[in-house]
Amino acid sequence: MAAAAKPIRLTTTSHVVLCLLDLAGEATPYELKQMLVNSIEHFWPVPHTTFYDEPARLAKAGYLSERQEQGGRRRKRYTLTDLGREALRAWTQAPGAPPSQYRDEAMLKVFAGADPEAAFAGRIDWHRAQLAELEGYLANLKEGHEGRREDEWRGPETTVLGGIEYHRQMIGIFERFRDAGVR
Amino acid sequence: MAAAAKPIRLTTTSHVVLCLLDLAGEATPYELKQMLVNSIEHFWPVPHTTFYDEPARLAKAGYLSERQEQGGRRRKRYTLTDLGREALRAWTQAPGAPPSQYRDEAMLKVFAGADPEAAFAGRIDWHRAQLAELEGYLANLKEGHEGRREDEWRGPETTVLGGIEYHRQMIGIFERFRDAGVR
DNA sequence: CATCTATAGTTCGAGACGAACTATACAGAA
DNA sequence: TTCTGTATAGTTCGTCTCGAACTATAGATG
Repeated sequence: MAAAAKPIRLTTTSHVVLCLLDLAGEATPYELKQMLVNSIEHFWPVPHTTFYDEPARLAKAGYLSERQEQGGRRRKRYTLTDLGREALRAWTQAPGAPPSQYRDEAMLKVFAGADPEAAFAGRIDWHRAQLAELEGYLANLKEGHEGRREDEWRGPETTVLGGIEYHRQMIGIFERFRDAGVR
Repeated sequence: MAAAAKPIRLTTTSHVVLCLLDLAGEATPYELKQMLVNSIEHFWPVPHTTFYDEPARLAKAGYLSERQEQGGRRRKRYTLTDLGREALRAWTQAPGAPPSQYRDEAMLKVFAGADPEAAFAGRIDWHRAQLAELEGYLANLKEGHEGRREDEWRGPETTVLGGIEYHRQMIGIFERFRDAGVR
């Protein structure tokens, strides 16, 4: 029914919104942001303002339906339309994905001649904190297993396991680097 | 002398340009892009069009001086001004840096329920190719050591070593994942 | 009912990104 | 010479992304 106004390009950000809404059923921008923390944020950072812009954009193009709460904050609640569900399915099932990106300003500083110790200060602690967060989230997920269909938790769990592995390896890299001293 | 017109915010992109020009002495946008390939691109991707926009922006603010070739393509050649050199130095010497970011659309797909084998198809090969490229670049760098001041190659070399380590670990992660089969 | 803090939402402008296109240079074939 | 192909070099433009700064509502505390 939702008349697709003008066609838009679906970006990765779009798919983040679509897949969060698929999990949540219905959600406000604020709730979407909460869902991101401790989960996908580790692999795809999204600033919170995006969750106010992007759903509106998707709704206008017919991928979401939007309804506004009547009292209080009059928040907007979004759900997937059939078009949105279909777009998500198509994206999910298409094999492959663009190569991953690793962005590190500290690397840049070292490239420019900075002292690595200084540039990477705090990194090990940071990765450890991320790791701890993900491990907590994993425990949470496991508790929620009973009474859920596997396809509801398998994806998030694999992702979190991947993240844990990633941070472990990064910690290893920086520890070895530190122990090697200034080369 | 270069009258600093209106002050601009220096972004990471700005610092990429500044540090490349510091290495090159003088360069055209095209040359800057060439320098990026096989080196910083691994830690900070920058689309080539940026090297036409950003130097112009920096020049307008007094960080670079700009002169245009007379014949042929009338390319613009940029060099650091004292202001630019100072900005680079300040950034390089400031300790710390924002946390690194890892972005991976395949992870997102898995989160959304995709088959990991399909989503990560080709990843190991891709990391191996990156690794090979960096190893080649490292060999290049080593050849260039003689007759150069250490501070000209130490930064790039450390960076490349870091990149090599990074890709090795990522290959390890994906190999272990593959060998574990579908969990 | 005043105030504090957490939660929720918005605005805006600058910057990043990439598709698509144009232009120049140069080498070898016709 | 002119033509053609290909590599090199540069540009335009619109959309998307980002984050700082701000406003508003809700519920708790005194």
